[in-house]
Amino acid sequence: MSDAALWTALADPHRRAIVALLLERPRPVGEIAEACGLSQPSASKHLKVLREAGLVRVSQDAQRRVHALDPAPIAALDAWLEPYRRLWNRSLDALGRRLDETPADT
Amino acid sequence: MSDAALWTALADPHRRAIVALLLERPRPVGEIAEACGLSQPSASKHLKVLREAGLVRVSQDAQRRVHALDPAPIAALDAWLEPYRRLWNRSLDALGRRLDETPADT
DNA sequence: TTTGTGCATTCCTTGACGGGTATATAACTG
DNA sequence: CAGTTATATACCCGTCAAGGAATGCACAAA
Repeated sequence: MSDAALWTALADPHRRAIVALLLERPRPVGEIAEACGLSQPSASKHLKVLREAGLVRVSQDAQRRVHALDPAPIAALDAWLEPYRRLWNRSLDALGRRLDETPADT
Repeated sequence: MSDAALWTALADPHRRAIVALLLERPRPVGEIAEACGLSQPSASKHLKVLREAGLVRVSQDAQRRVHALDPAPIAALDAWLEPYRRLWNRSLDALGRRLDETPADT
């Protein structure tokens, strides 16, 4: 669940697809594999990475392992993003001021 | 500046360090290399990745290439994060309700 | 024009990652 | 128990990314 694991987990497009899929609702491995066009082993491995990053939680239902999104690590990303968001907002403000102060000549 | 390039760029710890460094102020390559404990070529290559992801802009100052953070792509990350943040907030709300409705027995 | 500085690029090697196949494990079914 | 379903793991292989050393290139100073 280290910060690095989180970034690594989300760096892969397939894993982001899985995460997006789980945003809808929890799903068993097979369903995830099919929906993402992955082989079952591949899906299992990606889910393992997501699990180790804390992004996903498993609950067992008979033979199925239902994976659900755990939103907690998202907060970490959000926190990381915070200082940059500040910068971004400052940029927008500056742009806004420039637009305000410029006579409308077009 | 594709979404994938952005994730790939930020997936590397060294590159996140560079980005954090540039949050302070723009810097020439050599300074970045030293601050991050990177060789000059390595720093150049990482900066190239960041540039191609749109995270960094260069301005030339004599022989120096001063790199500055461009916060625009951050907005893309923020947008990506949005639906998960919703989920996260719902979780907090649910927790809050549970705490409210539970008699304080501790 | 020669010399020096700052940076980019190339080549090479190595290690990590992802995909596929085959196999192991666990749980249900009869 | 044997057989089937759902998933995990092991192994192999191809690819790709990162680091280091050496080199190329642009600009500046003398």
